[in-house]
Amino acid sequence: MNLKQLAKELNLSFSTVSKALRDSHEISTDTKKRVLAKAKELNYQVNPLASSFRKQKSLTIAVVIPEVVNDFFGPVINGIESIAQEKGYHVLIYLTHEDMQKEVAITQLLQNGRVDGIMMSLSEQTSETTHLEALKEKGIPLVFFDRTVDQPDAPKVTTDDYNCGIKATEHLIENGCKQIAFLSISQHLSISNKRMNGYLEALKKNNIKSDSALLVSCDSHDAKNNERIQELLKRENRPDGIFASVEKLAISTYKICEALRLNIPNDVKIITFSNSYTAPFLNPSLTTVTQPAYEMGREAAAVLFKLIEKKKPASPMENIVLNSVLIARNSTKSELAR
Amino acid sequence: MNLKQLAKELNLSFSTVSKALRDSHEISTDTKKRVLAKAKELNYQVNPLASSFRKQKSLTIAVVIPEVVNDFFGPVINGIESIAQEKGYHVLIYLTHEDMQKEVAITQLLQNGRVDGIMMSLSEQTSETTHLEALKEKGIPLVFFDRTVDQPDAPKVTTDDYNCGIKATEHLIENGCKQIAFLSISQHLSISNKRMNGYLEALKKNNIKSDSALLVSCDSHDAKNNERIQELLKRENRPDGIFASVEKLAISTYKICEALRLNIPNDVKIITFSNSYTAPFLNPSLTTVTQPAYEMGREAAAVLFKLIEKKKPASPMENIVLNSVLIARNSTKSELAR
DNA sequence: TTTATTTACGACAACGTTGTCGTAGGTTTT
DNA sequence: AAAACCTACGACAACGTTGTCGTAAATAAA
Repeated sequence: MNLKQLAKELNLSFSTVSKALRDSHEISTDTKKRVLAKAKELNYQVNPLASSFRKQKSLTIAVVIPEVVNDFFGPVINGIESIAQEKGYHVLIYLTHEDMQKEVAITQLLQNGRVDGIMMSLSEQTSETTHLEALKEKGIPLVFFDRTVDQPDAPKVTTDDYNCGIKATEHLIENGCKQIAFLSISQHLSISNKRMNGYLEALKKNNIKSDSALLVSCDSHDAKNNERIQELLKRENRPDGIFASVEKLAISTYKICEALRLNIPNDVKIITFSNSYTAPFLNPSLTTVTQPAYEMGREAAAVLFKLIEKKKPASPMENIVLNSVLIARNSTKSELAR
Repeated sequence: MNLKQLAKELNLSFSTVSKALRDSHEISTDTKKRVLAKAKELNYQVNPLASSFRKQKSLTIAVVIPEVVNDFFGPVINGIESIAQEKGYHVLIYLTHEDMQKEVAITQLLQNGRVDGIMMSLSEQTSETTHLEALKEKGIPLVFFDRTVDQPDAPKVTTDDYNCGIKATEHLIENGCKQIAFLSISQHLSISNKRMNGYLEALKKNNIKSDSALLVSCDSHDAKNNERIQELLKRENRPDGIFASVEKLAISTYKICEALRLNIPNDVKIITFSNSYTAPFLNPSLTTVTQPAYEMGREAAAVLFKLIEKKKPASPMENIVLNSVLIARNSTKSELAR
């Protein structure tokens, strides 16, 4: 069932039918009603492939993220999807698996009108940005969220990672930690660096000498990370506080503490960025900095649709910063009886 | 940059160029090389919208699921995406939010060639299946996974829910439970019913009278669920074992036990279906039946692509059943000192 | 009444690609 | 040497829709 057949049924030209369906002012209300009724009767729906092709608009956006097995990106997708559904858009998901090569390959795929806009959160490995610049040059609406990058000047939606880095570190200090380690997740990643800078700033403010031996560089290699954390906790003068930049590192630390028979929080206190809803039920319950993931998805999608619809030349690049919240739980408690 | 322009640069007709790019046998190897080289030089890529339209193939599949904020659907998507990426396909995500009306609306959207195939896991509410039959009739390749339904005879990928229902219940019995409650998540949902039937069968096998008062019907209404569970645990003869059909009900139960000062596992033991990687770190660690979510995604995607590629008339409807595994932890331990 | 304007519709050309068909020139077969 | 057959390419018509333009008939302005 296509336009031509529908037009034949109605004894109208197919261009008239097309216009009637799109509520053109050129068509009388009577005819519109007739067409609409017949279209419903025969269950006519426009061929989206033909329509997209003709208009060179796919009504589709792409979401490029490192992982979906994650309590953060889940709600983000949720937020994005809710806005997209309102707007009548479709959502493509691409996973980079923290692999920059995949990220490059994906951006390559998205350069030819398959999508009307792209939302990205970068992989841990992403050090170069030429593939992102390429997207920018092609004029494809692009929004970064959470894991951003400076170079392609595109709108960004992030959380107050630097301030939360300070808050998290000071929370450990307030609870008696003297030697605080920071577990970073990437050299390149904005969030990791901002959180670390907050950590360093908090140390300075509180007159604590920062010690590079307490900066543990982790990455997407879980086994390697475990070794690094284990090495850290086996040291003679092991840290009494750990600030994990992402949740998986905190969970690894839990595992290792269990193995090493270290008590949390008495031997070592732990705080992490996390969106896990099970954090309150962990043993011990985990102190977290929790990001407004769902809202982030919604905000980022809203910004993207502004770009898509208004075709704004992206002059005053929006840079939305949402606030995360620190939720203190037992993993950082100072006076917990053993 | 399109075919015509590329052809002009090469002094060839655009149909020759098109054929050369698709490695047609009609074109000499010399010409192919020239064309390929020039295409790379000028960074030509086929317009996917035009190509899809012409071939009436979108190279896209849809994944329709209830939620993504969930430790199960995350890895499933991961598995699906890994296969799709191999095949050069794109993955659209649609969330029903456990709402049948949304599910119907989404299936409506997918009837017109926007996607080459669909993978679905039904919403809790889905009682009717006319919208699914419609997809079947349109001849769109369709695969159900996890939350399936009998009526549209389509391939299904599930786990051994019935057997695991038995195993989980017997695990509680073995650990001393006499009064076991079952928290179902939907009247309609295959997984909920299969798990419940396993539960009932296990009771029968062990000569325990089943009691409808111990069958708690939950749904997507979290607050209501909490009331129901609270009511259950406040009873005079409250159950000493709880079998939650999905993880979120187990977490609710944890919360309520905390509020009611009930000790898990001494006062009440808990087992649940769950894919949360934090289960071992909960307080107490949570005994789970864990589904092979990633493999399920891969299997389901593989079946879908068989349908798409072979255009098999779906005669011997595949019905793949994967095995889940019961991991005993402290939430069901019988001899845990208080 | 004549001329300008609006209303409501139809004809038609794109959009970029793919696949069918036609064919000139060369190669093999009889 | 004529007939049959490849080889390698070009011409062209789709695919279904959208938007521009043209134009009768109806209405309004002169």
